[in-house]
Amino acid sequence: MSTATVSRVLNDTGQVRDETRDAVLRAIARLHYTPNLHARTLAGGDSRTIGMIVSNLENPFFLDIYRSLESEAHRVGHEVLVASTGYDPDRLTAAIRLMLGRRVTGIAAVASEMTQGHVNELNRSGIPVVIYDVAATGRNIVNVLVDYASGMREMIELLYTTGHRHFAFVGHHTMLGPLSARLVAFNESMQQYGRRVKHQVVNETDALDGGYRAAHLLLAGETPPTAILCVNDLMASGVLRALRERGIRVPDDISVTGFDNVTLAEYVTPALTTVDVPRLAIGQLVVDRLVLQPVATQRKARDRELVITPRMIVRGSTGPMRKRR
Amino acid sequence: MSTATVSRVLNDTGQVRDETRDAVLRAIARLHYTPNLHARTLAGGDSRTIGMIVSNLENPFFLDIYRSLESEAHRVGHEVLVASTGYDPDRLTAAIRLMLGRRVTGIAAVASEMTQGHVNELNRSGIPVVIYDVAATGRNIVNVLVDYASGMREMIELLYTTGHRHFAFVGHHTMLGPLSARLVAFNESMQQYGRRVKHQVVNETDALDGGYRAAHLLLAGETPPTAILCVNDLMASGVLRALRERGIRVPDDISVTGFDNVTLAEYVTPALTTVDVPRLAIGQLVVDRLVLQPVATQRKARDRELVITPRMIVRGSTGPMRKRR
DNA sequence: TTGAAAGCGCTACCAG
DNA sequence: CTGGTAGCGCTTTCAA
Repeated sequence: MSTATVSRVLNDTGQVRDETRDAVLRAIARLHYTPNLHARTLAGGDSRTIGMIVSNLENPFFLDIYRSLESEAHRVGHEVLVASTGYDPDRLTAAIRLMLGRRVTGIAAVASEMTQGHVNELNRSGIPVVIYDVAATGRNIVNVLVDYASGMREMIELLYTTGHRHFAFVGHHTMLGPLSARLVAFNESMQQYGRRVKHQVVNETDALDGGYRAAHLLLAGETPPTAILCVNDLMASGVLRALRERGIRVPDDISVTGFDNVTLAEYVTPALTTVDVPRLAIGQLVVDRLVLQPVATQRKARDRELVITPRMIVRGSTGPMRKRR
Repeated sequence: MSTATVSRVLNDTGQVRDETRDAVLRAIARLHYTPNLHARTLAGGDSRTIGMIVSNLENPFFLDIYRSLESEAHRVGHEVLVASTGYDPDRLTAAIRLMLGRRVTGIAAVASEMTQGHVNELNRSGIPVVIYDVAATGRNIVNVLVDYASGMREMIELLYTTGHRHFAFVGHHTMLGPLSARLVAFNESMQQYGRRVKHQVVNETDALDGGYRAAHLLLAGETPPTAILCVNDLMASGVLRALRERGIRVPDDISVTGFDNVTLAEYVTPALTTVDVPRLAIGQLVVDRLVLQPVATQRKARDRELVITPRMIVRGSTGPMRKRR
């Protein structure tokens, strides 16, 4: 029996007599044969694998995207390879090289530490790329962006209406500089209210304890805010703990908001007012653009930018201030 | 210039004249050459990759293990490949095949849905395997086990001493049957107190909402427990939310415990009494046994079983019952 | 110190 | 329908 025939039954390509097929299958079972995927990719040229590069899997939002990406990828017969960077640009570079070395079908990048250099490298590679949350240009690159500005505006309006005049934004380190869409959205919203409101910004690690420390920093200031808007639910959850430990009531003394609407947001006390970002849809979008209609097909620049409009969800962590009786 | 020379400079193997090396490096940079890792593995035979198979990355405990595994693997020049199974045995089978097909250096399996069939397949493969939390035997298999019994006993004793007589255990679905070490540990501890205590068991999904539902089930029973021991911190956090929503005070009305001591355990309200399982050490152990001293070296059966003794951490979620005044 | 050449295990194409 | 065979891009002898 020739290797060619075996290949044909394994890949279900070409005609094979039932009898022969059975024989092959039996032999495979008997010998516990496991096809070498490296050889397969090397010969066939297609790894049927999507590479996902992510800053921080600890943030449940990214994990959710991973899971949705994976289930969608499996649906179309692909595997997914993850690499995490811990927000480290060097590790991002390494991750990109690794993915290219593995000859993945496409790359999904969910990493806010992405620089122009990284984008250039992705560009040169020519393979389909979808980048989340970072605007980048390239013939083979599609951007998936969330309209933070609208979500942020909605939450700020809610807070303003309920009497808040002193706001703070809690971000994470990679958002330093005026580059971050989320920070920009916050600042611009604040500008609209002009001198009627005060605002400040604190940056910390993207984790529960980062939020925790950020809150302590804010409380240590001379005039602590009455409303704390956080870049995501994870950090907001950390903020809640800090406030609770200080005996500060939420929302009676201070209101808090998150972003993303991860499961955790419903489980902390009080449940977080947040903005829902549909990660299931994002996973599907990514696979679609990476595998089904690869980016090269996208002729018009407009098709290379997909904007998702999120939806505010009001829960217990926001409300009017109430004096302690 | 021959490919052999290029290979030598890339792998730093054999002697190469500095001048030649430079030329090669320059060419590589200029052409943006990316070595094909599949070809490399196929030719060299070593993927320098550890495969990790995990049931549920949503559980932060497993994520922590992944992260520690990854950082340790990088330290010794290896990559890690993750596959998640969602507790589905078929997906576990697929994950094992995938890893074998990728010719990983070793497999770290953190999947409680592992059956004897899976173990057999791993055994046959002959590659080094470390299995967490499931006792399995094989020439190439090392077990890492946590001494749950001791942790469980300690917590139950704490609760008994503070007056609790009615206990419940919240587990997850894959722990059905008398197979689960954690459940067994609970039951045996209960047996020790004989007829002085009552106990019951509920199984749900391993997630926040699983714990949430489990708590509702317990509360719906005729005689709700006064102490709820959960299989892990994630489910315990879900339990806390359910109790809070029902207006039940923790620990005044009901005490709750977790297991693992993930970060989240400190952030829920009240903070969870739990048992610390050192995942950093586990990651190091795994890499050590998979890469540094591969399992075939372990002559004695004793060396194939590593038991970790965890440590109880008491926080606010446990205490004596207090009447509502 | 370098090059030539034989595979690694597969897929894909061409004959038969 | 099946077999032969030429690569895929690397590593690794073996010679030079």
